[in-house]
Amino acid sequence: MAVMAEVSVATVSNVLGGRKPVNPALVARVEAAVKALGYQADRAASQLRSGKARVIAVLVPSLDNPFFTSIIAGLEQAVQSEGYDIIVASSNNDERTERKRLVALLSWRPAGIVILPTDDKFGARDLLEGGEAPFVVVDRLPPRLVADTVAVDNQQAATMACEHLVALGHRDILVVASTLKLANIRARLSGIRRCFKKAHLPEPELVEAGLTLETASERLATWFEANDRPTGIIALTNFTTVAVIASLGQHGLRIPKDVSLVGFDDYIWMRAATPTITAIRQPVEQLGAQAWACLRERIEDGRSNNRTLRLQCSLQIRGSTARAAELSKNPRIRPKAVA
Amino acid sequence: MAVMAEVSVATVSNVLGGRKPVNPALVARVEAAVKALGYQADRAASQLRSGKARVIAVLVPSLDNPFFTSIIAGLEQAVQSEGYDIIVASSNNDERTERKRLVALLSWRPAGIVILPTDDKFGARDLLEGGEAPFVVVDRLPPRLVADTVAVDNQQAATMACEHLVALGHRDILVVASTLKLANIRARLSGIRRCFKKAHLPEPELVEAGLTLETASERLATWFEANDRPTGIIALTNFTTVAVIASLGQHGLRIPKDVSLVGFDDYIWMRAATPTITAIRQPVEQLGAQAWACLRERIEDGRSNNRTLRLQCSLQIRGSTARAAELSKNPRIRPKAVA
DNA sequence: TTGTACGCGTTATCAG
DNA sequence: CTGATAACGCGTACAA
Repeated sequence: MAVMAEVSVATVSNVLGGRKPVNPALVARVEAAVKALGYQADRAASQLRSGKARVIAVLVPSLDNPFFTSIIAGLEQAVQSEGYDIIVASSNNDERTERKRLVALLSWRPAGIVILPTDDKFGARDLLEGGEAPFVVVDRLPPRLVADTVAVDNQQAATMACEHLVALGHRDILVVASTLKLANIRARLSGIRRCFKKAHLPEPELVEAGLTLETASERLATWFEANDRPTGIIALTNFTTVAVIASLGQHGLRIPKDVSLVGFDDYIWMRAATPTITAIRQPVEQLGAQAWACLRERIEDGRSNNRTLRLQCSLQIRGSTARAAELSKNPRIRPKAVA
Repeated sequence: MAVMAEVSVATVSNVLGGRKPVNPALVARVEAAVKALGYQADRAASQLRSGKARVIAVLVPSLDNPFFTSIIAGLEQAVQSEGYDIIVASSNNDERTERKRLVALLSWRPAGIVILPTDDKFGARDLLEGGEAPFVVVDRLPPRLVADTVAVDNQQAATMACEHLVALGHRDILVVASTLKLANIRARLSGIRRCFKKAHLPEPELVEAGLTLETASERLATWFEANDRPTGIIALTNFTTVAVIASLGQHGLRIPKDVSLVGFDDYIWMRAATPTITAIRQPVEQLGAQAWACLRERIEDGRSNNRTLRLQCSLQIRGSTARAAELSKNPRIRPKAVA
């Protein structure tokens, strides 16, 4: 390369890196050679010498969940424009895998790390806190974690959903959670409790539906058969939203005629479903973009105090929620299961 | 590191790399030091010296489409078990961006590249064909491309969908495509035509719905208002499936009472929707896993002949398709649009 | 079996 | 402004 342009390697480096000014004539020679050879600096060598990595490591609980991959999309979009790349790994919702994958990611000596822990314990914490690289914890935050964090305001989001139902006159509200082991689910529940307290209502009913469609269907069926029908349901995750819709269908309950539903996470199919689904929208792309903003400050501006960012969700009101007064007249009767 | 274990750097390298046998006592010393320091070989340095990268670059048209991210999920799962990592970029469905991102990926000198082109022209082809790294083209294959390729059998998939409807007695079938600019969409259409020919039916009706929900709704509405109602619809992408459901809802057409629907791609919400949606399921994770199998053979076994892999889709029969004979008795009347 | 020395491609330094 | 050279951390050939 250098020989082809008939300049020194140092000059090539200066032209490509743009760190030092170079004589236009030499610049032209170098650029011609670059074009002719399709030359590009080797990032491994560059990183080794400069100690700067221009790569961000991302560890998510799953690559099959569009919530996580949308965060990655926002992140990639953000870092890409500044010459960074992302290296992605999945912990498969498993703590041991999380550690293993994080160790692998760390061996790249990334400029920064974005991690969405599999659970609240955040067992991989020690690997990060000892390390050199700045890191941001996103979405699933352990309680009282001191670090850079980016997440949505889960409590506010759920309060908003609840207030919407209460304003429509609903009093018998069922909350369907995935698992209370996750702090953000607990935060959502507490947002609902707060709303209930404010409206002088008793505790909301709760079903912990688990993490698969099968367990969710089973537990919802059990609950519906043992309890009176609620007039409103709040689903606390995208997954439980689907499970609730399926379960209501199986029990012959119509939305919103028999029961109103507020879902969590906003997907395109919710705008197509019959009825369209009222849902809490999380600013997913923002989550990714802000995670980068956090890292960027540490990498380039050398910030050292912790940043805790909480983004607001919004309520997308659609066809699945209706006034309680307009419910079909058959209240508080247990519906029959339809096989 | 080496000083801490009181051995030479070569011994450390041999212990970690496991390439040469080392005295157990020294192994123990090294391992103790490794543990104490949390030491890991620097991949950049390792790569520079060995010339071997243990990283796969992945370029997809979008990270917001679960079809693509599921492929990534399958790929990550596969490569991870053999010590590889993936670096991911999105071309944002744009040809210029595709080139730019591919150039960036190439500068990592990856051991292999997995690319899902944004379109049939596969403009980035020259960057790959000149290069050193083996590459696999996945899903959106340019016609007559000579390279390692992994994709589904689109024609067979669509034939299967069509045969299902025909077997149910449907004759007036509407095909909703996103855009005929993509070869795999054209292949799906030709699969349907083949089925029609076999059943001695005239050409199927076709709507090219575009790539956004807005254009799709608009074009479907226009079509429904200008044409007689079909008894069956085949949607050729996940996106058009959603658009069709929305549009049918807006026009007051019930599934499957007024019209049967076969969707493309199988998502969890299709099992929850009312009715549940009959759909073509693409083996997404397999696509990713097989892309790795392809690369792996080239990287490790040095295969040189091209491999063209076509995976079979399957038909998930659910509630959105019914016998044509059981349709509501109001055939071939244009339905009124419901604002 | 272990240690020494060199070189991978790049960037930083420093002398010209 | 340009070029020679050292050094980044690791893998490997070769010497001990």
